[in-house]
Formats: sequence, C-alpha cells, structure tokens
Amino acid sequence: MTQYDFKAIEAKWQTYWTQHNSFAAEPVSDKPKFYVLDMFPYPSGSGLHVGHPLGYIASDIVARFRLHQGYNVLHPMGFDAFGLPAEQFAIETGQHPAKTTEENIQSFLKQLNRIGLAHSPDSKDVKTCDPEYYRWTQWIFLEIFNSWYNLDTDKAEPIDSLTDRFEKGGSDSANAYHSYEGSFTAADWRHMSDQEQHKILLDYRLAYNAYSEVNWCPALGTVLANDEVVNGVSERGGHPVIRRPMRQWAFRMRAYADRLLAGLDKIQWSEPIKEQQRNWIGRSEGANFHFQVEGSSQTIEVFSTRPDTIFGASFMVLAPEHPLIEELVTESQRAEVEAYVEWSRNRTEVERQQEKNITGKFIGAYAVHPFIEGKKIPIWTADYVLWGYGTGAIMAVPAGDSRDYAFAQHFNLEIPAIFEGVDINEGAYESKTEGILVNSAFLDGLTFKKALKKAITAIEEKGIGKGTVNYRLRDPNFSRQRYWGEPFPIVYRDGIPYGMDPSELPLRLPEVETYQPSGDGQGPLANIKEWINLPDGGVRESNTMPGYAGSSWYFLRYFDVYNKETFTDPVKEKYWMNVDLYIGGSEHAVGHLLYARLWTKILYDLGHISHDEPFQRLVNQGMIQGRSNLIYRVRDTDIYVSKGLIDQYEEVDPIHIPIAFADREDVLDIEKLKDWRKEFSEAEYILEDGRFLADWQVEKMSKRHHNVVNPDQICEMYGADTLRLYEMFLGPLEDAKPWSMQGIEGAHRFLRKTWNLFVTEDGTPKVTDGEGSKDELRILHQTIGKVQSDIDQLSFNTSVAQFMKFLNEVQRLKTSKRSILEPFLICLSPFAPHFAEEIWERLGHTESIVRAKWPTYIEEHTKVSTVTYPIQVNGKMKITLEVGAGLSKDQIEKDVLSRKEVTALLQGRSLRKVIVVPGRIVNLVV
RNA sequence: GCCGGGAUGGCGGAACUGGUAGACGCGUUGGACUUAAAAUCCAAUUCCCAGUAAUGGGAGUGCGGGUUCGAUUCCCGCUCCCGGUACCA
Repeated sequence: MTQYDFKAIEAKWQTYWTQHNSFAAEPVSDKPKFYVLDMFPYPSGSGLHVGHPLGYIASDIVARFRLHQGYNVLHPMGFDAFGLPAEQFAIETGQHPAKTTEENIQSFLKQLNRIGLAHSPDSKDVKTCDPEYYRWTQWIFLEIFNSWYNLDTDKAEPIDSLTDRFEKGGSDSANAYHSYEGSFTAADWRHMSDQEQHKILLDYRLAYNAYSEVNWCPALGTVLANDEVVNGVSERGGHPVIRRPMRQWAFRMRAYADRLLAGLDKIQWSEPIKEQQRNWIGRSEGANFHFQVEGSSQTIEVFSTRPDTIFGASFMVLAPEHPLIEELVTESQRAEVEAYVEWSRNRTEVERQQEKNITGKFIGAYAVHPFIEGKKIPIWTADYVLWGYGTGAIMAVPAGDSRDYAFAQHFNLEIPAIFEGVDINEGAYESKTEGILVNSAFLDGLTFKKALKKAITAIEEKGIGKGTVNYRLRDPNFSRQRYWGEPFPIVYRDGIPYGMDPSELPLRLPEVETYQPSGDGQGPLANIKEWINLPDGGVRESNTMPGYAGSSWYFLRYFDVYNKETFTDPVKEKYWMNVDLYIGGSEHAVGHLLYARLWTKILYDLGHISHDEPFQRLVNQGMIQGRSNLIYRVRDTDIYVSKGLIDQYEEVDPIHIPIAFADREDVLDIEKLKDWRKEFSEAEYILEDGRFLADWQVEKMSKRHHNVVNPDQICEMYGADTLRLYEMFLGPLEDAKPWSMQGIEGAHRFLRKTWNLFVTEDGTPKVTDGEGSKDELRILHQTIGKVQSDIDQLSFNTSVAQFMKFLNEVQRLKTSKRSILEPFLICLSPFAPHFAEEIWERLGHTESIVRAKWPTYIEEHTKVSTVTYPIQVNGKMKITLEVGAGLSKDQIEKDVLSRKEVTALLQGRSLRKVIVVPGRIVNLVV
C-alpha cells in the first residue's frame, strides 16, 4: 500500500540532489550556457514569505527546463544582507546585526531548500555583508572614486589619465563631466599642493562628496528613510522630522544618462519597465536662460522645455529653497515669505507634489520680460517647483502648462493667450504637436517644433541663455548614517577624502558597543573614536554605503564565488555574462535595476568586464500581496482610535501592526500590541462597542507592513511540489495577486491522482508498452507544446491547467502507455521535481530525471490549423472562411464543410464573413 | 501630483493577431460508495425570466461614449485598486 507520501519523497530527493551536487554549473564549458537569476532576497527576520517563491519557482522551472535541453545552467541564490531591519533590531535588542543576519540566512536557506530549488550550491555563499564579498564592493567603489568621465570618448577613465592632462595642459585639456567652477593652467596645477590638487579632483571624480537634504529626526537622533516618515513625523513614535542638509557621497550618474537610455534599446525588457526607466532619467530638451530682476543686478536662471511659449510668461516661481528669495524679498512680504519657506522646507517632495491645495507667496519683486518691452513679471515662491530639478526656478506660462494654469487661476494672475483658437478660460493647452502661436512677436504662426528652434536661437542671440538638455535623473546619494553597511574605504586628511590602498581591503566593520546613532547626524561609526581617528591624523568616513551597493554587482560574483584575487575572473565573466533571464519584482524597476546598469557600465569602461548591460532579459513577477492591519493614531498624540471612530478626529495617521494581532473580524488584541513595542504600552485606546477595530488593506507583503505569510506551513501540509504547482497556477507570473489559500487542494489532488496513474496500490509501476493512439498523442503533444511556449512567455498558470487537462484526458482514455506517460512526466518535472524523480525511479530509471532529454512533440498534433480561402458571393464580395479551433489537421479535414457546400450555403446572401467551427456555421455575418 | 500596471462568474483565473466569453482549479449543489464520516468517483454550476421537463428568451468582461457586420481585445473620457516616487529592500 503506497500513497503519495510527499514528505518522505521530498526529503529523499533533496538529500539526493545535495549529495550528487546535481545543480553545480561547470565553471566554463563548450556547452551553451544559460544564466537564470533571481533578485536575491534580503533575509528578513520574518523569514521567506509566500511572495518570494513565486519568482524563484518560475526561474527554477526555466533552469530545470534548460537542463533538460542540455544547457550548462547557472541558477544561483545569494543574500542581500546589509539593511535597516537588522540594524533596527540591534538597536532594540543589542543583538549584533551580523548574528541576526546569519541566523536569518540560515533559516532562509532551510526554507529555500525545502522548496526544492535547483540552485548552484556555491552561490549561497554570496552574502553582501561578508567581508570577503564587501571587500570587492569597496574595491569597486574605489575604482569609481578613482575615475572621471571623458566626454570626448564618452566613457569613464582612470583618474591618472586626468592628472596627466592637467599636468600637460591645465583644466582646459580635459573635456570632462565635472562640477569644478574655476580654471587653471598646467603650471598652476604643477605648483599646487597635493591637497589642492585632490580638492580639485573631487569635482571630477565619478564618486564625490556633496551636500544633500535628509530627513532628520532630532528626538531619535537619526536620519530616516522617506517611508519612515508619515505626515511629517516619524512612523516609529511619532516624533517631528525636519529636512536638513548633510555632506554625503554621490555618483555622477548624469554623465551616464544618455548611455543608460540608449542601452535600453538593446535589451529585452518589458516596454513598461523601459518606459519607467526612461521617465526616471527624464531627458528633456529645452533652454536655460536668465530673467533680469527689476531694480537689481541679479538675474534668475530658469530651465524650460517650452521656451517657445515665452510670450505667455506672466509670472515666475522660485522653489522655496532658492537662495535668491532671501535677497529679493521685499520687506513688506518678508515675514509671510519666510514663514512659507520654513513650512515647505520640512515637507517631502512627494507631499509637496501630492498636495491638492495650491500654495505660494508673492515675494514682492519683479522680473523683466526679455522680449516684451516694459513687461513686469511678478516673482513668486511655491513648493510645486522643486529645487532639485532644472534650476529650481521657472517662468510660468499658464496658457501652456496645467500646473501654472491652476496656480494663476488660484491667485488671480494674468493668463496671456498665446495659442490660436484656444480659449484661455478652458485650461492649459499642452499639445506639442499642434497649436499655432499668436501674440508671440517673431514666433507668431509657428508650431512647437519650429518655434522651439527659433526661440532658442533668439535667446542665444540675445546672450541671455542657450539650448540645453536637462535630466530629471539626480546623482544618487550613496551615504547612509547607519552601522550595518559597507564602510567606505576613505580617509579624510584636512577635510579632503583620499581612497585607501586596495591592498588594505577589506576595511572591516568595527565592533561597536551601541548601535544607536551618534545623535549629531553622524552614523554610529562616529562613536568609535579609535576606529574613526587614525594615528597619523587621518579620519575615516563615518557613513556606510546604502543597500544598493552590494546588489549593484552581485551577479558578477556568482560564477566566481571564492576568488580572492579579483572581484570576478574575466574568462568566466566572458562566458557567463550577461544574465539570460533576470526575474524579480517590478518595485525595483528604477532603483536597483538602474544602479546595477550604472555599475556595469562603469566597470565596462574601466575594462574590467566585457558586457555593458547586465541583464539581457528581464521579467517582473507580479507581487503577491498581503493583507495588512492598520490602526489609527490621532495626529501628534499618543491616542489610538478604533476604525469606526476616526471621523470624529481631525487628523489621524495609519500605523501598520502585525496581522496576528487582529482576529477575523478585525478585533484588535490590545494586550498583544502593548507587549510588542513600548510606544504602544502606555498609549490610550479608544474603543467602539467595547472593542477596538483595526482597519485593513491589500498591499505589498513586507516586514514593514507586518503582513508576511510564511510558506513553511504549506510545505508541511501539502508538500513543496504542491506549493510550486499552486503558486504557478495562481495566475500569470507578471500579475499582482493577493495571497489566498483557496484552491491549493486542487493542486494537491492533481498530484495524488497523477501518482495513482503511474503506480499501483502496492507501489509497482502501472505502465504498459505500446504506441500511443492519435487521441493520446494529441493530448501529450499539446501538453509538451504548451509548456514550451509558456517557458518563453514566463507564464505558467496555463501549463498547470494543461497538466490537469492531460490527467482528465488520459483517465478518460484509460491510458497507461509508457510512451505517453513518460514524456508527460518530464514535462511535469520542472514544476514538481521531487514527485517526478520518485516516479521516474519507480519506472526503472537509474539516472536522475534532472537531465533527461526533453521530449519532442509532433507539430500536427498541437498546431491550431486554420484553413482560409476566399469565396466569391454574388460575384463581388470576398469572403474568408476560417476553420480551426485547436484541432488537428485530419480532424478539420474530416469535419469541415467542403468549399462547395459553403458556397452553396451562401448563395443569395450578402455576407462578408463566415465563421465556421467543425461541422456547423457559427456566425453568419450580414 | 507625476510615472507604470490592473479590473472578466461566489473565488483564482482562461480566451493565440478583433470572431462560440467563462478553459483549468476552488467553492457550492445533487448523486454513488460507506453503519456513519473522511477520502474517492459521477453530474450540475455566469446571472435573470418562463417551463414538470427536454428547452426557450433576455442580460453580461469596472463606468460612459466611439470605431466595426462583430469588441474582454482597438480608440476617447472617467472611477477604483496596486507598484514606484530617489534613505524599505
């Protein structure tokens, strides 16, 4: 008596695969390679959640399929191990993040192993927090630090080639992407001190120091991520947060903007993702030009993509951070303007742009229109203009821009009409293809393209500006005031940063006594004086690198995990790169994916790798969402209110709490909440009907939202193969879907029935010999074809449905032929590998199914055949007759009406098209 | 706000380039087996109306329009949900 004992089977084959090293790739081989990669996980304390396996199973199916096809497959899985949660946990408990992280990794590995993923065994040792790994992250940072961007060759070069130029020809000898504002001759350069030279070089290096704004929470003494700030207070504890500038590292990413755009054309990513990257980079052509301020020597520089609409400019807007406000504001407006600037300073960009209320202040000053004699333009400040984009100042053209229009209407400002036939009372006219300019002097009668050119020429001739290209892309901030990240291999001497000697790497994270921030805005490393201060007077960088540092190059390490000489071996790199298929969540569409592309391009420029795009094909698996619980805190208080009562309070902020704290009817267990964190233990709770009701919403499954569901219990109840089939069956890989257990029984039932198809009650095989009948071959070949086409499209739900159909069909046909069932088992094997191995063995095979040859299918059994032939009706109309619907050719020939019959049927009718399925006419179109 | 995506039965979803809407699974209902239950097997299952029944009629793919002989599919305008929005990873 044997039944499908998934626990024993799965344990048995997982052990087998480990012992036989079944999934190790050959380092370099004559075989074609296939590199299939998952975005590596951050090992959070709550373990793997049911969303992770979705992508992992999909990539595993592809990896196993390629093995069946004879490829040398690399399918790795490492860990993105630096990050905020472990540090936060350390602050709360004193536990070292390294310890927490390692424990989490071990539990992740256990969970991953349980799902039966065909990962190359070495790859699990890629952990970004491992000194043997981050030593190379630091090394790459030094490479970036020690390079500059040559605009003539359009690539990064080592910094030495720049100093060579400076020595020979001064600052004009290099056409570099830089931020240096002066100039010097070769002789000047040679006479400079080492320190002076390094100071200048910092303006050229691809990694540089600059001031940028952060969310500073004085009460917590730490910098917060944007999503840790809710409505101007910290999510944790509700303390006020202010914006504050801080000296930090950044990359000159804008130098790569055009190449990052161009590279998108040669990789197979989905169009929406490419679109998001293009929009993120946000290349726009236009002009930078100056407006003279009335009664002042100052000018205001603006950037506009529509200088052609300059005759419609009726006011100007400066970002609240704009330094000229202080200088230009009139005394009568000063108090109001300063209050406004202070108010908007502490709002995040998202808040500022989300705001539906239109806000702004007139600063009292006027600018002079450069092309309209005697026209005065009032200068305003408003926070819909961002300091970080363009010049932080705009000329507002209400007739041509909807935000300007809304602003003008709200403050009752002039809206000059500049488009022919467009009623200015109806709103802004933003078309770039139509629209003829009027009331625009020399631009009258022109449309956008011509007018733009002419306007730029006029601006240049007048000497007030020039045509420019602007990017929305900002140089990304590369510093974090945290402990748990890569230390910078940087030493400051007299305030100038110097790179460490690469031979001194890794620069290890020192042990600290407390993970608390230093309180002055420096990271916790600043607390360790003996580490920060070197005996020779040098001072180390106290910041650490952000989460995306280690993840920007990990894919280069997987085929050379233990290399101590270099970050990756060039021969292996050439063989394995680039990644054939990269699978991960679409939430990384712009962040990680753009940084990884940037690092790849820099490493390519510097000659370290042979490919300049890392990921040839990218597929974004849709998120499996979780159901989160929320409770409401009355703003600026310690009072929490039950869901039904929130209307009685002016403003409440939603706070996420763990899903386990509320029952099915959303009643909150307040005691659990109080035990959870101290901020809740002393808070006040306002109940309704004697209960406290939590709210809920569907959103991303993440530790932050405390809504994580763990897959272990599913493996426990149904087994990994059921989990794998079920997750694939849930829906298309790329769609988002909320997690649900409904229907998992069906997947399990399918495996049990399939088991009984192959094996008798006493465990012996049931299969018989003989060739398949037509019907049997058809369902088999349809199944093979379906799986193959689904592998290309990375959408497996219909494959699983096809397996179930196969089962129904062979049961109906009472099929037991080995020639039908064995090929089916190979098709099923990537989806339910343990199950397939076990049956395979029972069928008498001595070799593992993992490398069994993929079955071929015969086209005539699978192809949808369509017979289309034109028919003349009433001498004139052409008619197409379509036949088919997933039938084999012979069936069509048998069932379909003959051409003569159809023609007879159509006699005397004025029809255009006839749609026919076998044997009957379905739709006669009149 | 801006950028990207989505919406189809009670539920997850299927429908290849505009041509039988609802494959496959879950759930539900009825039946078989059983002393009974579980498991298993068989059948029905978009909704509404009529009929004892076979069956017949009507509506139907988020909302409002449009193109077409024909629209889940293409176009225009909305609503709601999800992801990103630069320090979550």
